[in-house]
Parts: sequence; C-alpha cells; structure tokens
Amino acid sequence: MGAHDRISAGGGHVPALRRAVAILDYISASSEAPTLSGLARALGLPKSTAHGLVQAMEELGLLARAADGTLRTGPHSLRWAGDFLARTDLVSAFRQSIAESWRSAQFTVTMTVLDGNEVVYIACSEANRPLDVAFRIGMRLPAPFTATGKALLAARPDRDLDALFARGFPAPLTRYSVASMPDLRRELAETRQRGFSIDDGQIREGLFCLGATVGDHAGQAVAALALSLTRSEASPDMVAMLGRSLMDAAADLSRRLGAG
Amino acid sequence: MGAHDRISAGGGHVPALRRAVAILDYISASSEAPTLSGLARALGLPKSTAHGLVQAMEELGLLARAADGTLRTGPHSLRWAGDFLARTDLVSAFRQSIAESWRSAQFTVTMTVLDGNEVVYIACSEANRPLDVAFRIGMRLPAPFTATGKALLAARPDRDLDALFARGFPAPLTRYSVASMPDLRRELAETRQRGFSIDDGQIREGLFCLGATVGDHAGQAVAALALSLTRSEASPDMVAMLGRSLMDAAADLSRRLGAG
DNA sequence: CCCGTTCGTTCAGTATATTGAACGATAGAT
DNA sequence: ATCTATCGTTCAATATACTGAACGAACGGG
Repeated sequence: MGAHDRISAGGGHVPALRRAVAILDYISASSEAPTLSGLARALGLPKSTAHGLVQAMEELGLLARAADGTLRTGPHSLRWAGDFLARTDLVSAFRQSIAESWRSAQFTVTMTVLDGNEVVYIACSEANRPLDVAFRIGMRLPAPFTATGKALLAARPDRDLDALFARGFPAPLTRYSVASMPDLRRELAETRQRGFSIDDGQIREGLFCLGATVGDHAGQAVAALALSLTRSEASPDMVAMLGRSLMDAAADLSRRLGAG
Repeated sequence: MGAHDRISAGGGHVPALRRAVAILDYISASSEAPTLSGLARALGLPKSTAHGLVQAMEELGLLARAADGTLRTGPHSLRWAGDFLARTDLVSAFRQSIAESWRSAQFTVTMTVLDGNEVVYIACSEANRPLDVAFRIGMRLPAPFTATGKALLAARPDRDLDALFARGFPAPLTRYSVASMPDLRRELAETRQRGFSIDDGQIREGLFCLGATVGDHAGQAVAALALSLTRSEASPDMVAMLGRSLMDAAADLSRRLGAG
C-alpha cells in the first residue's frame, strides 16, 4: 500500500532513520513536550511504529522520557553537534580567513546556522570598538529579524516558509521588526534580487546588519555571514560596497568548503 | 577504533537507527574523516548497507561529504543539541538544585560541555562576591587548562587525546598552564585517581577550580561542573571537602538525567 | 459505579529493507 | 601498458522490521 503522502514525499529508503529524524525535529520544534500517542498522531505514524522507534531512541540517548511520560531530546546529539562545530571547516575557515580581514577593518562579523525558524550563532569576531549588542556563541534569535536569518530563509524554497512559522510568527523585538508573513516574503524577495540581506534595526534599534549565505559543495546553504555596523554608518554607498565585499567573502568561504 | 567496534547484535531492534548512531559516533570520535569503505570496515557493516545509510544520512543533513568523498558530521544535529541545552533538565536542573545551594555558600558554579579540545560554558551561577574572572554562557577556553575540561578529558579513553591535539597544543594562559601532552596525561591520571579535577591558576593566576563530570543514562560524560574559589581559600582540607561535595552534586545531576 | 476515552504495550503476518556478489572507475605499483 | 587493490555503486532474493488490531490500565464525567 503505497501511501506517498507520509512524512517525506521526496523520500527514498531507510524509513526508520527518516522517521527518527522527523521525531527529533518535531520535538525540537514544538513548544510542549509531546506524548507517544500525540507524536504518532502529529507525524501520521502508526502507534506501534512510534513505540518501537521511541524505545530504541531512548536506549540510544537520543530521546529522554520525563517522569510523566512526555518526550524530550536526549543528550546524545551534543556529541555530534560539538564535533560539527569543532571539526567542520566552517568555524575554522571563518576564523582563519574572514575574521582577520574584517576585524582589521573594525567591523564585527558573525556566523550563524538556521535551526527551525531561529538562527544560532556559531562564530563571532567582534570589532575592537564597542558595539551595543554582544553576540555570543550559542545565542539564538528569531530568523526573520536577523540579516543571517533572512539570507538563509531566502535560500530555501518559498513553500518551506509556512511550515516553519505554522506555530505563529515570533514576537517583534523592536518597532521595525518584520511582523507578518507577507512582509517577510517581500523582504526575502528583495534579498534574492539584491544578493545579500539587510537588517535595519529589527533586532536592536540603531544596529544595521548585512547578511549573505555560505554554501557547501552541493550548493545548499549551510550557514550565513553577517556584518554589523551602526545605522549612522550605513550610507547607501557604504551598504552597496560592504554588501559586495560580504558576498565575496561568503563565496570564498563556500569555495573552501567545497574544496574540502 | 571507536568506543564500540561491534554493534551489539543481541541488543534490540531498529538496526538502521542503531547503525546510523554508530556511524555518527564513530565519525565524531575519530580524528580523521573516514571514507565510506573505511567506515564499513571499522564498524563491521556490509558496504552496501553503509552506502544506503550514508546516502540517506547525507540527504537528512546528518552527514556531509567533502569533495574528496570523506565523511563529516552534518549540521542537522545542531538543532537537537540546541534544543537539549535549552529545554532539557541539564541547565534547568543545574539552576534549580545545584546553583542555589552553592550560591548560598558564596561559591561560583559553572557547567561546560566539551567541544573538540575546548570547553563551552552552558550554565553559570556566580557568587555574590566578586571574582576576578567572569564566566559567560557560550565562552570558550582550552580544555587542558580548565577544571571541567580536565574532568571531561579524563572521562575519555586515553587514545583519543592525540587526535584532539593533533593540530598543536593550546598556548598557555599563565605560567602554570599545562604545556605539553605528557604533563596533561599525568594530570588526567591524577584526576581519575582523585575522582575530581583541579585547576590551580592555569587559566588565571590566583583562581582555583575543582571539576567533576555529569553523565547520562549510559554513563557517557556529557557535561562537567566546576567550583571556583580563590587560591588563598584552597587549603588541603577545604579542597578535599569541596571535592567530595562537588562529586556528590555531579552524581545527583547525573541521576536526574538518568531518571528523566 | 459504569462507561467512554486515551494512554502505553504486545504480537503474528506481510510488505519491505538489508545484503552478498558483481560492476565500472580510479590510482599506484610493477 | 598491464596488473592489483581500492574506491563507490547497483540489483535481485531473502531475512527482517513494520504494522494493524487487540489488550490491560488509568483517568474523568455522567
């Protein structure tokens, strides 16, 4: 019985693994810890299948069960994520090439990855001069408000958007924060046309950021670079110049990733 | 040469998932990025099985392939790890139980995870009195100099060490910082015998820290606690007493993780 | 108290994923 | 140039994991 409208339509084989990933993604994305039955219902899985999977994932440390039976993410993935951050060429290449050149130019450069509808900071190179917001590794911000988030969202097919924000749009951080899906779509369209993204005071008033994506060998956007400056510095000429430089830097990083 | 060369056949079901986890663990633990065949050989998997799994894991973002075909961990697990850090009982349990009791005792307590050969601070409870170093979440320090880093390194098999420092030993932060692999191995041996680790001025002169690991249900060390005081307070009796208390606190946290 | 609902769990049959063997390609050595 | 040893990949047959249905338990309202 080929029910094609299950979890991943574009799928292939190894359904057990794909379902385990879907389970972890669902738990990570949902705000409330689900129960076994609720999980099966939400993902369209037979109860018995979910039961077997959850049991195995629990043994493996991928899932943890609270006393009341609700499911949470387990600690096992910390090992892989730590390895990714440490060993992948992303952060080291960032440090070696990009950070140095921009730091000498007195700009703060950050790098993030997309995690659901939030960005996670995985590398930062702060300028010598003080900026009134401190980026820290591991920090999270809503993707629609950040330059890196917009760059990463713009690189994804438009139809993914609704799923990412099915549970509501994030609350605005400033009066300039994009507040609705239509506004976001318009900004993403502008980003695609321009080649880089702009955040003008949407996470902090007076803070102006430019963003561009870094792709892997397959062209998939895996991270994004951002350049932070104060709004008073952001003249049109300056923005255009810095935007081009940022796109060059991102393309350079992409090449390093592709070359291995 | 991972922790478990064989995938326990007598274990349970869902072999695809168990093997995927074994693959990610192997890649995370090994120093060099393996190839598909090498991976299959090391884990005792049929080549075709490994091929199908790796292909699916690549599509899912769990694995990434470099241009030369070698395999690395992918960015997908970042989502789960981030969720774990944000939502799981680790940080909240830390805040609820440990931090309060020690804070009333005027001590600074911190928690870190290992990330390559660095530790990343994931929780901090600073004492009311000023200490001359500020720990911030997301901050990184070289593992060999910190109490938590030594505790986490001591929990790993000794043969993993060379791989972690293949690219060189970190530059010393003070004149007391451990400066070579033999010195580090000696300190780790002392740590294993003592049950907790000690940093005596290796990240900052005059700062004295004790460390102990927190393990998950499988006994794997996933994080470490540290207690910070000034060197003048660190009398032998005081160190012994605080060390025992810290080990108790770490064991209590481990139980909370295991129990869910 | 009894009933309806939801929970987690078990089990045998079948649809399905795993696998051993063989393929073409590449690289280094003879 | 030939040979050998890897590499990654494909495919049909079988051993296996998934699933639909049924179970006991727990909860809450009528």
